[in-house]
Amino acid sequence: MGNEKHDLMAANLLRGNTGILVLAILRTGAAHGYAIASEIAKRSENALSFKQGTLYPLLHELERDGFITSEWQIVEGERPRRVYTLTESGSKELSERLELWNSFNQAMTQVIGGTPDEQT
Amino acid sequence: MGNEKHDLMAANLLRGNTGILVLAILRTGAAHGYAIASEIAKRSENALSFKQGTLYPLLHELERDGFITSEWQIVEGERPRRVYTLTESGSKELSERLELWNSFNQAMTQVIGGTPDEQT
DNA sequence: ACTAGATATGTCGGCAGGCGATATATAAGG
DNA sequence: CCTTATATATCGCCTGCCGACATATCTAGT
Repeated sequence: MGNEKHDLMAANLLRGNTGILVLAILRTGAAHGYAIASEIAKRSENALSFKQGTLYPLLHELERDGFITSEWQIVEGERPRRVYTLTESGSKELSERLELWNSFNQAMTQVIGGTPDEQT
Repeated sequence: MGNEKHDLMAANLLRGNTGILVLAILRTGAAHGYAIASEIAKRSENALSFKQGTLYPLLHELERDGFITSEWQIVEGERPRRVYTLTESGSKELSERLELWNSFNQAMTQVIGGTPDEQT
């Protein structure tokens, strides 16, 4: 189905939630960028997809802010990978963002589903 | 207090969800712009707030797309109000957006709350 | 050996959408 | 009277995701 409007809106929903997703993945353990994006796609059953133009600048920003640290993983006979690890600060940041997400989610539910007299 | 970062992130979360909120309010019945914004604030316990710069252009856009219709309500001794009503098309659109929101919400939960059972 | 596709990292301009600032006007309350 | 809340409206700014592009290696099929 070539529903472009649908795709555009889904992309807009992602806005503001990219950081929390990456941090949440790294809570499981260290991973490199491409693997993070793959894991997000896998866990969400392809509902959420990270583009390169979103992923890498985001990782750089999160590192700049001290929420994650990176290290080049050089293995002979393999491509170099930049492996990211969640910092203490990042773990705390994740908690805050999870809280913020939950309260936003609750607020949304209260508005869009808050009416008892519905009609179909 | 003075958590500006928090506010900024909350504002970003709203992005892409303004339309669904307005349509959801109008499902209850016709209302004018200012009342719609007030109702959203009330239902969400002030967690979500619409700015004028967001509200009115959005209403015009929704009307342009045929999801709502408007009528000037002129009552003697009262200020003129532009009252908006949800159309059939708007009702259908709302259903679609609710579905989209639910699937996005579910996807988010699967990623950020996913239990780490295995590692690649 | 050659080719294609998945893997892997990165940059940059474009663009859409919410917000701040601003303008205008009336009703209500102190 | 004067401030505040109500009520509608416009416009330029800014932020953040995306498309397109660049580069390079590993794997699999022919």
